[in-house]
Amino acid sequence: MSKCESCIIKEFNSLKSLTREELMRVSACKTGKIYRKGQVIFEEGETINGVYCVKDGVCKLSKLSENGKDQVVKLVVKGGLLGKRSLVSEQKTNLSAIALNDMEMCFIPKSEIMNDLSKNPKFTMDVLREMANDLKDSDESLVNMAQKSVKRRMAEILMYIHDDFGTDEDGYLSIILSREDYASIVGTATESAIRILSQFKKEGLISATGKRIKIEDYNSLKWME
Amino acid sequence: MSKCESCIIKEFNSLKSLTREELMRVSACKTGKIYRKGQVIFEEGETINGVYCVKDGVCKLSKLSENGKDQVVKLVVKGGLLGKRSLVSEQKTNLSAIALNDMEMCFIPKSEIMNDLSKNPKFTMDVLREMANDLKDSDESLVNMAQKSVKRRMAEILMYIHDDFGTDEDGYLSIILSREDYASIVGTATESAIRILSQFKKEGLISATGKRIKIEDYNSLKWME
DNA sequence: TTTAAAATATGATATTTGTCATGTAATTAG
DNA sequence: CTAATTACATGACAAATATCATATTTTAAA
Repeated sequence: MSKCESCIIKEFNSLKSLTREELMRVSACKTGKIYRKGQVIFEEGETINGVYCVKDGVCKLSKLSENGKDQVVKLVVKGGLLGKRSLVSEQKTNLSAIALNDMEMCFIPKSEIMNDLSKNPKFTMDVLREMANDLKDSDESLVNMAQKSVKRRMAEILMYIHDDFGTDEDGYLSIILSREDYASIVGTATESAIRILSQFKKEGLISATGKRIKIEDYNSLKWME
Repeated sequence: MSKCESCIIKEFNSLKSLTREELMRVSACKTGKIYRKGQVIFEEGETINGVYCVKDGVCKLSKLSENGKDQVVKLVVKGGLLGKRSLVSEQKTNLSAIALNDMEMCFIPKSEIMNDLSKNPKFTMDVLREMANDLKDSDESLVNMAQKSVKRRMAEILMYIHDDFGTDEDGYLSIILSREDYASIVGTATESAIRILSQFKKEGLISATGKRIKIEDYNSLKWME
């Protein structure tokens, strides 16, 4: 397994604020893991004693609602860290993480990080900053969820995936999700999600072959009432 | 103005992790402020260079949605800190804070706190912990908003206020909100909020005299489908 | 490859929620 | 104290969304 200090992933997350020495120590104790599509990385209620660093692939962070439906709270891609909250809290995790495609990850035990968290202010500030940002995003999502229609939310998630995670060479969204996944991101019934995507297709806003979706008319999506 | 070190408020927030010396320095530079009911403490888009410490009263943190409606994201009472995010980010605040009744607050400039944030790991960890907790709460709210009916959400906010902020000697919720506030917490139209509260009243789940609301049948609220 | 299972699609219908209209009660300004 | 404004209430209706039923297509397992 490659060393953390040479891993480009660290450019994307808080680990970039660790010194060379710290990174080497972290590297020595990290565990590489492969997850297959659909596999559970951790589940709501588990105690996760460390952080997962995503080297490749995408996963969803979701939470089971009392009505039995999953709600996706966040998508995490290369460079993201899972389980930050476990660093500062003894509580069990409130979210489940499930791989959306094949993933490569590193697991870094909490004990290793804690040392740096108490001694390297730059690193701590960075973790703090990331968490503050997550919080801002979460507030934003809350407002969207509360105030916008399902159609609008669907349009926005499509644009979000397009903008933040990019497209493949043919212009298709590089993150592939099932209609059920879309439903549980947008917070609606699967049938409704299907219906809305069909409608977008009819209106020429998107095109789709199976699960692969391409945005054809970004502006109309953006300005749709 | 009293000194921070003798202020009981510090027991409730991150400031408790500051040393006696640090608290004295903070105390020396803080500014006491009084806000009247309805007054704006800060507004979305402003740069707030510090944190507000709530000594008395209640305020709402809200965000304006694109549809022109406000969405309340959090209620903050005695012991809460506003503007934590400003400590770690240069960005403008994403939320507005408005007093729900007369409030007493202390403002502590960012410059003072920053010193402690970089030198006192215990304090930093505490801020981190608080932010992690906010994040957890926010995720929770997101799921509720996405998956539960307006009626259910209303029942839950009533129970939340009851459990977390308490009642007065007559059993009425100690936080007094307008129906419009309830609507913008629950994320619905004002008329819908009014209608649901009326319905709860008819069903004997709550009683209300004007804005004062008392929970009469907690269990039915809790188990309501 | 064949077949069973899962995902997608769509109609019909019920339920929830929003909007507009209008009236009454409660607050607040003068 | 009174007038005027704002908050609350409720009906009627429209729009959005969920649910149930049932094909059809796609995917995965044997």
